[in-house]
Amino acid sequence: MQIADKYSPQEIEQKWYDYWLDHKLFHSEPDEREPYTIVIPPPNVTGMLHMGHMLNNTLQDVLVRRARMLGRNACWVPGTDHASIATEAKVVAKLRAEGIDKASLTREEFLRHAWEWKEKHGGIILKQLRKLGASCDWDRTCFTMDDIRTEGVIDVFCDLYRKGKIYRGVRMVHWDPSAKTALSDEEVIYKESQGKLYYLRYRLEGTDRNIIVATTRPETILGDTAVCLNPNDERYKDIAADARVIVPLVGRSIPIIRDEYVDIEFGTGALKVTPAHDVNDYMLGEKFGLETIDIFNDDGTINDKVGMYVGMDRFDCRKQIEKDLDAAGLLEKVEAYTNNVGYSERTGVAIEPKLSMQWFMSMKEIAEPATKAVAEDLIRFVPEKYKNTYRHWMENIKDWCISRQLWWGQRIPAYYLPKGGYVVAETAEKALALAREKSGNNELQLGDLRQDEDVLDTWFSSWLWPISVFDGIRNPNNKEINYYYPTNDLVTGPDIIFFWVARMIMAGYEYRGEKPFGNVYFTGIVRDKIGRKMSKQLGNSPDPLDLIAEYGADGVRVAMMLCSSAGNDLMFDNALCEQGRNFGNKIWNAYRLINGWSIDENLQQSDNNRLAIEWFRNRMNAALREIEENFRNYRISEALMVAYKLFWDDFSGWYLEIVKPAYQQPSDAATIAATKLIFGDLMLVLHPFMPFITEEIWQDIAPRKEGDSIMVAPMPKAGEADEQTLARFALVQEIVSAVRNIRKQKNLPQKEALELKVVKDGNYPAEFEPVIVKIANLSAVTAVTEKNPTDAGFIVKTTQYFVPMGDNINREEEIARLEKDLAYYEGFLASVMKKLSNERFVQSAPAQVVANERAKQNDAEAKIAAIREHLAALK
RNA sequence: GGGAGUUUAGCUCAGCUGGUUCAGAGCAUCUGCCUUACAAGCAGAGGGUCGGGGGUUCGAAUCCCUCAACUCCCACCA
Repeated sequence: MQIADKYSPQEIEQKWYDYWLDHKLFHSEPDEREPYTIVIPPPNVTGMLHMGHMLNNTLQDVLVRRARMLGRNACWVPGTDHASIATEAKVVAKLRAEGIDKASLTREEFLRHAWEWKEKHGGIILKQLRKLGASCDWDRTCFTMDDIRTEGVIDVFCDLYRKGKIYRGVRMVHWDPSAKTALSDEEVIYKESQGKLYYLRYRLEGTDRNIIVATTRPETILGDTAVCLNPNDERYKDIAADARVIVPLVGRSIPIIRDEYVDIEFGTGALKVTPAHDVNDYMLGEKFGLETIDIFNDDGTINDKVGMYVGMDRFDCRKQIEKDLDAAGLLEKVEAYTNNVGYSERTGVAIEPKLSMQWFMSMKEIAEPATKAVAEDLIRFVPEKYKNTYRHWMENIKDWCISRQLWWGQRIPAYYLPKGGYVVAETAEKALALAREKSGNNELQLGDLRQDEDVLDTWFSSWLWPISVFDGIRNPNNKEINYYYPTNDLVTGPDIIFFWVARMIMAGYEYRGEKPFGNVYFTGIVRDKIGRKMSKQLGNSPDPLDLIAEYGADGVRVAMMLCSSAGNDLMFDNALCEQGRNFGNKIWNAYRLINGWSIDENLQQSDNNRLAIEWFRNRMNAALREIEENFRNYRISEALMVAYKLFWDDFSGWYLEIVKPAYQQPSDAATIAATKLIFGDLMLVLHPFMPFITEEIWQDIAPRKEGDSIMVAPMPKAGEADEQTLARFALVQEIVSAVRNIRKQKNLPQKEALELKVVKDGNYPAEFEPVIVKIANLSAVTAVTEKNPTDAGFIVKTTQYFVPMGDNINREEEIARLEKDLAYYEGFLASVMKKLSNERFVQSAPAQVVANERAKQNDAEAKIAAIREHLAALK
């Protein structure tokens, strides 16, 4: 068969993905086998595949494919997240572009648009994952807002409410003026921002005296209801207890209060108090019974409470008020100031602390078993450092604000009664029954009840994911949840350890009494090669699909794996894709080679080939052991590197070179069969990393039936690796390398066969002599006892070797080289002897270490003696 | 303000409880080869006083202290 000498992934990847789908090879059903389960971190339903997803999903696919080949019933459940805020924002923007204002729509109309959008864009990302080769069980695709998941969420809300874990109350929350909703603490990102510190003059009522107050937010003076001083501040000792000041521009008279909360050192030691717009001020307001004046509309513009700057955006207002204060002589000075400002994780706008009625979940109790599980390694974090982060957060956990003032999401199942009060129930009908009971009014109708307008935080559905994907909330005893839960590995980014990982663990213990997963592998952030985070704005993120088109999915997968060690950020570089692609090409060409061999049935297997096969089997066993060990520790990139070197160096570089018949010559049947077997095994080992090319070759290397696949072929297990064989072959490699070196140094043509003389001793790998002859291109190996001064020599271990040079030898050069070697070994010996002559070393070091030093001494002495002899002969 | 992590070759990283020529790998670089599997390749080579300083030890990349740089997380100081 004629095969191209360049591997083209594009031609085969789609073919095999379709084949896998056609034969339902990704699908899993409960059976007697041990399950292996991964639930995908559900990407945003309207999201597009980015490099972070590539990394994350490649890792999951490697784990799942390997588990499948190890005989586990592997199930990787895919799905998407409804991403309340992000999706709603996108839909709102899209409607606005069409000239439709969200406010002009009813809830139902808006949701129709949103679902339409979801149907159109939803799941594109899942389609993209197929290009990567992801072996998800697509029949199980879930959505956090589909019927089953929604019912589960509502059930859980009601259950927690009945358990008294969910409550409603007015609190200061983080308000996103763009999305016009409250956020949880986790959805706020604090960033240092360059701001200004404004010093404002508050006139002390009835005097000419001004109290100077420093603030970063002058616009909030509209809501000032006090000025607070520290009672110990000498500067203000003379001010009367009941003194009042006038709010600049506003003209309102407000009290002066005194509290040690105020830092005397900061600014002027005077703090303006705006209970509606600052968390600390709110607490002061509570303590002193201050009035709360909310000056903002939900969108961050100024409302009409005060009658000034009405309708102006908060930031415009800040600028304007600065001008006005200055004009009125009320601005003492302005300083540059850096402070920490909270921004919305989703919309990026500055958060406004806002007092509002919200739903909360109390977390303290539910966190306890979850904290313990990680502390005791029932759930293992990789890398371990995240245990700390987790523990710290869990031990200081705050109540979770779970209500969002949005429409896209699960609507809170609370129903308000006409005369006040509310009931919580799974359905409107149940709510009605409860409401009648609660109010004692049996005449109440459904229409009299008003359901809460808010929806639940998206994470309130994704925290149930490992359970809900198996319908384990609604049907906690179904066959699937009992079989697949707890899942095995979770692969995700550390950025959502609180949002998601911690909460899933809590939900797991609350609703299954059991952990949701055994191991959590935290990936790093994908950065570009100069260390910048990949982002749309910077435009430094390659489109994963372009990469796949250019390098093949296998190539890109290899690239991702090569640069990813758990928990560390990875510097992604397209050059890695080239390396991945080149590796595919290497595999392809090795296959082309063996594929072209013909069998001569009369040919006996040569010693050469027999030895090579024996050696490679041992070598492979050693590598398999390393790979198993690396997988146990989630060192995926190292596992790949071992497989990479096994294929490239050991198999292609050594094994194939040894067994390769001369051009267009046949080989013996046994060698070809063994080589194909080995090649097949190598494909199995590489399959989790490079699913496509390995399937292509595996299908071709031996007769297969329709429906057979490498995907479900058993992974080779590490057998015994005979150390002796490996050590002897390592000597062969050194000898060959040394001969090649001489060739290079002396400028001898590759094609010219050389003679090799050996002073044979126990360290000469005589059994591999035919291999040495072939690979080093020797005419003969001759046993000698004497050195010829014109030979070029080298030593491997304790054995001396010589290559006759005839007239080629340059005595001066040779002497110089040997003297250099001699100096090195003498230095080495000296350092060994220094250790050995140190009594304390010989006494305190372990026997093994001392024995090793003695062995080094012997080797070095042998080498020195040999070099001296050779030098003497030369001179 | 608190905490965690990182710092080893030009780049990306291994180096487990201190001890095998332990200073490594891959990539990149340099040199020589278009040798009929593969130039997306083959063969060979160079390259690091393991961030700085101090200490413990017979022995330190590895343990301790300290300083520096970078990264991340947490925290309500206007």
